[in-house]
Amino acid sequence: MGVRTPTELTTEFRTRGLKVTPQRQLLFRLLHGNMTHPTAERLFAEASAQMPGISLRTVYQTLNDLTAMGELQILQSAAGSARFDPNIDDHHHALCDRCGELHDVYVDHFDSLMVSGFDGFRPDRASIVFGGVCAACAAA
Amino acid sequence: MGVRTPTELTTEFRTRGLKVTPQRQLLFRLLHGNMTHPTAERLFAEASAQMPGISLRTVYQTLNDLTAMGELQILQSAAGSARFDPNIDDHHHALCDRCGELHDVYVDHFDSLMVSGFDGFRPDRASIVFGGVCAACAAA
DNA sequence: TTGCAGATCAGCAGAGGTTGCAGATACGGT
DNA sequence: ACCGTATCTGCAACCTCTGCTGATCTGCAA
Ligand SMILES: [Mn+2]
Ligand SMILES: [Mn+2]
Ligand SMILES: [Zn+2]
Ligand SMILES: [Zn+2]
Repeated sequence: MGVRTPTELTTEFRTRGLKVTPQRQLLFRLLHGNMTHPTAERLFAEASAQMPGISLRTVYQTLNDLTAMGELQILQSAAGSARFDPNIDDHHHALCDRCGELHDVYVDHFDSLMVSGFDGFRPDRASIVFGGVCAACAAA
Repeated sequence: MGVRTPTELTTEFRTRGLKVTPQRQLLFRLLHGNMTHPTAERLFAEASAQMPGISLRTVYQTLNDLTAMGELQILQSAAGSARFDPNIDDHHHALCDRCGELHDVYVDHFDSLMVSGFDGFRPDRASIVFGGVCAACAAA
C-alpha cells in the first residue's frame, strides 16, 4: 500500500471515466517512487525534458486530479510553492533549514501523546513537521 | 514568557535601533494577547479602522520585522495567506476543516515520541497541526 | 475500423498574496 | 529646532495557481 504504479493509476483513471493521455502517463511515471516531494514547477521541468510542449496547466490539472483521488498529498511549503507527495502512507516530515529538503519520517504510538487544549475540538488527523539540519548539510 | 506587551516591544525596537512609529505601536497593540492567528489582511483591516491611511505594506513590514526578532511565528495556511501568531510559547495547533479557525494546543512529553527515519537529520523543533472539526462547528 | 460526444490540451489572461522600489515623511539624537 | 536616516505610502511587479477557450484527442459503441 501507499505506492501506486503507473499501471494502477492508469486503471484507476479509466475506472473513474477519466481518460489516460500521454501527458498523464508521463506524470504517473515521474511520480512513481518519487521521494523528493517535488513542486509542480519541478515536475513540469522534468516532464518537459521528455515531452517538450507539455503545459504547466496540464501538470497542475493532473496533480489536482490525483490529489482529489487521494493518490497524492499536498504539502504546503513555508516559502513558495506546494510540494506533492506520492507517498500516501501515514507519515510525517523533516524539513532541512539549509537546503529545504523534505524527507519522510515515521512516528509510532502517536495516539499516546498527551494533548491539552482541544476544548471540544475533534481531531481526525495530524501532521508533524520537524525542523532542523539534514545529514548532508550537517556534513558540509 | 511568551507574551510581549506593547511596552516591551517598544523597548526591544529601540534597543535594536529601530524606530517606534505610531503605525508600529498600533500593531503591537493589535497583536498583544491576540489568539486569533490573524492574517496580514485582517490586521490591516483592524489597523485601518483606528488609523485610516495606514498601508498594507507597512503592516507586512512590521510583521516581518517582528518575525525576524522571534516575536512572531508565521503559520503557513494550507489555502491562501499566512497567519501570524504572537504566542511564542512552545505550542501546536488545531485547524477546523469547516470554519478554518486555528487554535492553540499544548503537548506534553513530546520527546517521548518514537520517530524512525531521521537518518542523520538533527531536529531542533517540531510543529504539529491537528485537523478536524471544532466544538462550535460540531454543534452546528 | 470508424465516427462521435465529450474529455483534455495549450496558451494566455487574471486572481490572490506578498515584495521591490522611489519619493515623501517623520523619528529621535543632538 | 535641526538633520540624517529609517520608515511610510502607493504603486507596480512578482509568484503561484486557476479560469477560460478553441482546437485536438480519447474511449466507446456500432
Ligand atoms: Mn512524504
Ligand atoms: Mn498559536
Ligand atoms: Zn539539508
Ligand atoms: Zn470550526
